[in-house]
Amino acid sequence: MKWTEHSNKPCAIAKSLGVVGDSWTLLILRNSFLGARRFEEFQEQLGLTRHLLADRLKKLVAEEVLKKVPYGENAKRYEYKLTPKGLDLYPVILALVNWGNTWMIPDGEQPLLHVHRDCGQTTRPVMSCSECGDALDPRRVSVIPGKPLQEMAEQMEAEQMTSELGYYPPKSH
Amino acid sequence: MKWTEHSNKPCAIAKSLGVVGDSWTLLILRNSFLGARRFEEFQEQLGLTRHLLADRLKKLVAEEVLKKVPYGENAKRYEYKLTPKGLDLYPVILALVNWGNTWMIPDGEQPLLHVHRDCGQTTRPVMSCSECGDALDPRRVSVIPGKPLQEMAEQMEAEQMTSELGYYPPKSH
DNA sequence: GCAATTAAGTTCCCAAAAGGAACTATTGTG
DNA sequence: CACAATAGTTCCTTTTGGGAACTTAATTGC
Repeated sequence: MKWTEHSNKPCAIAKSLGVVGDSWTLLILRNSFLGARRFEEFQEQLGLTRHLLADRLKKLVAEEVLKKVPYGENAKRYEYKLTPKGLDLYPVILALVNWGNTWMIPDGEQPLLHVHRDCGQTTRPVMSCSECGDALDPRRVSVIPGKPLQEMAEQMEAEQMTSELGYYPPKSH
Repeated sequence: MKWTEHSNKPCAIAKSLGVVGDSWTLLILRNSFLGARRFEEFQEQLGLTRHLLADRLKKLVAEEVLKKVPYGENAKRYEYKLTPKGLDLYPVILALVNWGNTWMIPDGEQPLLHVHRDCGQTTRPVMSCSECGDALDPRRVSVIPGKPLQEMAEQMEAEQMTSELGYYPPKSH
């Protein structure tokens, strides 16, 4: 089975990976968040081949993560800008930065730091609970089936459910 | 240039992607968080080829994201369990789930929901500031060079820095 | 205690995607 | 009007992915 087929299943992660589950795509988005806009700009900064870049940009535009905005006078030239859907990928980028800073780079050697202009502090992005605001520990989070899985479960054997939906009863770590 | 070469640069995202910048790897981790442990279990749940699975598991073990724990009596059989480094990838998974739930799935159709057992509520994971606790809006976060980049900047032209380090002066969106 | 089954990989082979480099087609500039 | 810059395409080779069968060791069933 190809990994792309997973994005047809009712799984939010798999669907996300269908859009951003590729390293070049995430590096393109990183540079978008750092201000890159133009084809040549991405190509020089990332060093990927032009036809891969064209392919990835086309897919990101098709998924409405980036939009092509014309620039110059009567232009056939475009800038690639983040849409609201694209801007909303910021937590994914931050989660990757933070994990890399924590586990892949010796302390104090972090190449980039984040300043939260609302509070003025150097910040580490933390994943927290929308309801109580506390940081989320995986051991304190339960995963439960939502409406569609509950409905499908009524008409389906557990085994069949597992193979077709990719839903598995949770265990502790 | 191959995308893997980016992980040699002083960029936390690039280094993270060197470990988890692959869809199968992230799907393996998703299932780890849902409780999968064994080779056959991953293979059946994900449907990827056995030699790709073996390759990805080996890499994750080498990176200390998973550890092989023997099971059974005098065993040559192992379970793949998340290490602390692996458990700390939970925010990455949550960020992907949340983005997928928000943008790729119609409202109310979310297949899996998260319950925060500390507060008892169904939660949406939010990326927030470690200092003030508010949710992080990309437009309100500045990226500044950390110590190593500052030091290198003193000995380097801006242009050279861009090409060698992948650091670019920030722009607004 | 031996045969069948399960678990965890390997190996082989073909198809698909990535990577390098050169080419094209517009637009803008001196 | 020549020249450079921008945004792609095209062509070709290498690498990786995907399907299926094979291997080896451990467990279970009789």
